This record gives sequence, structure tokens and C-alpha cells, in this order.
Amino acid sequence: MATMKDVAKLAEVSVSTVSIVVNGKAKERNIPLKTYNKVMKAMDELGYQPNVSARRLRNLDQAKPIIALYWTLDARTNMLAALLAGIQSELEKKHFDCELVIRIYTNDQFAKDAKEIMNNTYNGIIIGATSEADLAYLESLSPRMPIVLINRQSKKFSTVYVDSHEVATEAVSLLTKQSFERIGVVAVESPYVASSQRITAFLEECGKQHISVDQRHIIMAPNSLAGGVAAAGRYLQMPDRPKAIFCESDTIVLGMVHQFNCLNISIPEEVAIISIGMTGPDATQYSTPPITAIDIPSEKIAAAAISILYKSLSKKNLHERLLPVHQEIAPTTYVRASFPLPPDDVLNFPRA
Amino acid sequence: MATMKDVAKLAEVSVSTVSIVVNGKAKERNIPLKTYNKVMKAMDELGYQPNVSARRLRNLDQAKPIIALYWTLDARTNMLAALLAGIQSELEKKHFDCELVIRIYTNDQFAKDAKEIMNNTYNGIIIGATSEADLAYLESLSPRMPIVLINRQSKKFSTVYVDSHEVATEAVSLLTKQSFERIGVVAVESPYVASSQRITAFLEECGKQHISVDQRHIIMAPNSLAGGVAAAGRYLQMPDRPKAIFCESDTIVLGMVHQFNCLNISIPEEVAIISIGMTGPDATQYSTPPITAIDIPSEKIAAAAISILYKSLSKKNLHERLLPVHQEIAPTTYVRASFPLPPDDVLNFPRA
DNA sequence: CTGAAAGCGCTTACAG
DNA sequence: CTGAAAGCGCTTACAG
Repeated sequence: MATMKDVAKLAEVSVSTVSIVVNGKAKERNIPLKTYNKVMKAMDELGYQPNVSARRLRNLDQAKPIIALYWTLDARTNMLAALLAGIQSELEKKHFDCELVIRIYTNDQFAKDAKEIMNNTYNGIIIGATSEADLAYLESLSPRMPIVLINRQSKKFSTVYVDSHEVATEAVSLLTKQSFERIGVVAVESPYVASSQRITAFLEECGKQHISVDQRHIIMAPNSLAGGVAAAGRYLQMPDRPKAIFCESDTIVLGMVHQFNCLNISIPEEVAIISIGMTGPDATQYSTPPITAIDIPSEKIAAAAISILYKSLSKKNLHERLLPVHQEIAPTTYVRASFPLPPDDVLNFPRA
Repeated sequence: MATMKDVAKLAEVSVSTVSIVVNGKAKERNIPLKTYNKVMKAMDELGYQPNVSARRLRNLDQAKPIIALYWTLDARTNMLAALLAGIQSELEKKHFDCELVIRIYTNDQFAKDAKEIMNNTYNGIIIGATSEADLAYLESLSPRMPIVLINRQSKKFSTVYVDSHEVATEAVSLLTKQSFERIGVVAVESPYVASSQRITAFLEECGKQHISVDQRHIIMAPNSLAGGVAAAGRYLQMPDRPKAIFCESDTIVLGMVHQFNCLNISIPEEVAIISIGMTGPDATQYSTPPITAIDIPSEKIAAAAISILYKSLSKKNLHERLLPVHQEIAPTTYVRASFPLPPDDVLNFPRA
């Protein structure tokens, strides 16, 4: 990259003059057109681009800490929106004046971003959606700034998470309120995560409660509305079709509900539905019919992550700043029409 | 803010030593525990925070340009997600390695962010959701980096926009396929924008086509699902209730549809619905029933904005770099069940 | 084991 | 009207 020095040399002027021109102060500083043109020509030839870091350093206007949010760009953009909303409102609440950088990475390739992390390019980092490989890689590093992982376990870094077993227990406790012979499961298909902790925990909990889930009744679908439509199709072709479905993602479930509505499959009479909610309670609440959901509160998670970073950064001792903090966020259960409670249970279960 | 120099002085060591400790290289550089502790204590007392800009400058790892996306935090977070997706895929397509900063601002208070803009803290800027006051303020500045405005008009800055009149013409041309005596309008309620260009253009186009819209049939609602529920309620209480509704936002319309479904108001028999889509075609497609929408392609808009910045930044001449570019993006019409076409029109109108 | 010094790229008061 | 110089806060070879 060409610097001002290079431009100055080529234009046969001083660096000061280049700076004046670059900053659009040629007129007020009475730079004659001839000089101005020489500088412009040199910039042109060299393809000069100002170095933002140097400017910030010089201007000292970047005492602001920089927080980076690492996320992947699969179908979970909706959740990203919820996270951003949570981050933003927490930043405002705390009067935490920082700059938020969004970094999109590809699963299993976190190593590419290692340089930025190890060079301490940021003051704090929030990382979501890591694969096992990414996590292992991260754990092998020794960064000098606080890192918060979303929904992952770590000894080394701070974490904010919703306990998968709690979600599973909630879901299964709802399912046992009615007696279904068979239960269908719709899980998010991902090339990076073998089988999600939530699905594993759910199946485990089913086992404990003596609910058997047939392997043939587990559907994998891409995390999109179209994926939900496809999942609904496969569900309808199942042998011994279960009368109840547990779905891992609200995006998928909305696609399924759409398809069931199209085909006049009545919910919950022909199929009762419970879903995990990831994009906020509104998504499932305003569906037709509204969907019973165990909501993972993305906004709360984001707020907690920011809160941890904020506290870490205000610690004066570097060692303390790197001390991992672990915060569990409780899911919220919303009982709605897609999986209503038996009448006499409503009183014992007033959670919506 | 304390610097390394301050820490060094207090700890009675050199700046080099502080740097070593801060960067976690104490062990490999054989710093004795005593020195280490002195430094830690000094950092502790002074609350030392490293300056990221200085590090980046020194490491030269930030040749990467920094693009900032300015957005407001009202209910349009869904659109933000779509924008981010568009930005990201365009960055990848162009192999445009840059850092993306999200800046949330408050309408009518853009002036607060002027410092960052005028100090050229970023290499390029995308600004969305500006109010009239913000826009006027921006126009009064003379920044030295390319700026792209989303859905706004400007002589000074580049713009990417969907023409409001085209949207209006599309909507009205659909409405005239059937003959409705009255038409209801649901508009987004915003404290900052008097009445949106799209609604204004729609009413204008209605006038041209001799469709009269009664002032009493215009509902203002917050841009949320709950806002849609409220709007549906007010619609149902209208005198001379219109049999067709034009809604400015898909978020609102989804709330309305939910409410109509709850109350067994049949769509399109009792009320036919057309909406503008802002959060991507999926949102309206998978509704029950699917909603006829004129889709504002947020992802395309974002991609175009990035493309303009990319071209601007690759221009070598500063003057050329600041030359505004204006790009119009066409909306896409999806005809669906909420407002079907008369049978004999389907052939002339194969747009879904 | 630790320090003095150079230098990253820029801006700005100051001198002429 | 323009240049030489200082200095923003950091890291890193180098010297001792």
C-alpha cells in the first residue's frame, strides 16, 4: 500500500501538503491549483488509500474499545438480528461506548481469523456458532483479551448458554402431559455439528421418561422455511406417523405449519407441535396457529455476553480480565395452541 | 487513558518490558516473577487498556478497509438481517476483504456521529433509515470517503433505492385487476418520517387511477407483529370497511393476518391483502395464507451498496472516488393467495 | 533479563 | 504557500 510519503515523493511536495490535500483542506489552506493537481496525480498513480489506524491513533478519537462479534452465515441470520438487538440495547443501558465489528467466518475455518485474535486487534470478542473443530482450535490459543462463547462449553473462555438439559426437560415434561405413543423429531441439518446438544439431550430425556423415539421418526432438515416444508412432506409419508412433533428450530417449524395448513392437516388435532424458539417469541406467537415453544432468549444471551465483556474490560488487572465467567440463561416456555395443555393441567402450568 | 509509558513509569521498568508482559510473553522472555508482578500491579492501578489503533498501525495488519453500516434500532431489525446477508455475500463474491462495523444511531441525532465521519475513521459508509433532518445534516458535510445512502435521494452522495412510484404503480395495477369500491391503507407509524414516500406515491397513483382512498381508511401502526394485530382490530371497526387492504410493511401484515385468522375472517374473500415486503420474499410466502407482495429486495440493495463502495475504493483518483453513483433496484411482485388475480388475467401477469 | 531506539502512517502547530 | 519536526501508542529487533 502506498503511503503519504510515497505520494509526497512522487508529487515532489512534502507530506504535510499531501495531508492537506487528502483532507480536503486545499482551499482553506490556499494550495494553488498546480500543487493540488500534482498531488492528485500522484495519488492517482499510486492508488493511495489512507490508513485508518494511523489516523485514529493520531486523532486519539479511538479510545473506544472495539468489540467483535463472530458469526457464521448459514441460515441463522434471523438469530443474528436478535443478537444484535440484544447487544445494542445492553450497550445503551450500560452507556458502553464501543465500536461493534461483525465478522463472518466459515465453520471449521476459524484458524483463518486467528491472526486478528492473536494480534489483539479487538478489545473483546463474542463468538457464536462454532463447530467442534473451531472450538478446539480456539482453546489452543492464548489470547490476551476477553472472549465470550455463545452456547458452548469452555474452561478457558467465558460462556453464556442455555442449558440443553433444561430445554429437554421442559419439552419432555410438556409431551408427557398428554400420552403419545410415538414422537417425531425434526432436527437442524448442519455439515459442521454432528448432532446438536439439544437434540441429544432431548432424546436422552425421552429415554429417561420411557418415551421411545424411533430412529425412522427423526427428520433432518435445513434451517429454513423451505426446509420446514420439506420436513412436513417427509413427515406425512412416515410409516406409523407420530401424532406429536418436537422441532429444533422455529424457522423450520413455521415452514412445516405453513405446509400443514396448505394440506388441511389440522394442528393440534392431527399433529401436535412443540418447537424450540431461537428468533424471539414473536415468531411463534403470531403463527397460525400459534406454536408452543421453548424459547431460547437470544436477546438476553447477547445482553449477558456484552455485560460480561463490559465487566471484564473494567477490571484493571489483566489476569482478572481474562478470568472466564459462565452464565446460564433460562429458557422460557410458551404454551400455545399447537400443543395445548389438558384442561386440568392449566392451573399447574401457568407459564405462557 | 493510561498508556504503556505510564505503566512503565509507575512500575519502574521500560516500555518494552510492559509490552512483553501485556502480550503474555513473560514466560518465554524469562521475565522474573518480581518484575512481572510490579508491572501487573501498575497496570492494575492505572486501569491500563491497550490502544488497538496503535497496535494495528504497528502490526500493519489493518491494511483492510473498514466499512461502516449506519442503521437505526427501531423495529426494522429484520431488514437489518437481510441487509447483512446481502452485504456479506457480495463481499465474498468480490473477495473484498474488509472489516464491517455496525453503527446504531438515533434518528434526528446523526450529528453525534459527525466526528467519526469527518475524521475519516472509516474507508466507506453505508447509511440507512435517515430522517429528513439527518439527511440535511449529512448533506452539509464534506466527508472525504464514499458514502452510500439506502432508499434516499441525494446529489452529493451515492444512493441505492427502489423507486417508490414503481412500487406504487405495481400495487395499484394489481388493485385495479379487481374492482374494489374502497381500499384500506396501513402505514408504518414513525416519529421521524412524516409520511413515507411509498405511501405518498401509492395515494398519488390511486388518485391517477381514480381510486379514492378515504382518510378514515388509513391506519397508522407500529412496525411490528403486535402493531399488525392492533391494525387488524382497528380495521374491523371501520365504517364502510374496505374489502381490500394495502399494507406498507410485511411485519405488520403478518400480524394482521394472524389476527384475521384468529377471528375467522377469511382472506381473500372478506378482505384481500397486498403488502410491501421488506424482510425478504420468504416472510410473506410462508404465511397462511401466502401474501401477495411487492418485494423490496433488501439483499440486492445491500449488495449494490457494497458494489458501489468497492468500485469507489478501487478508483485511484480521490475526486472520482467521491463521485456519486445512483442505482435503482427493481421491486419484485409475488402474486399469492391473499390477493389472487382474476383467472383470465393470470396469463398476462405471470410474475410470481 | 531489560532498556534505548526506531518506526508503523498519519496530523498539526510552528516556522519561514 | 509549504516544509521539517514532533508525536499519537505500540512492538520488535538489537544491544548489553
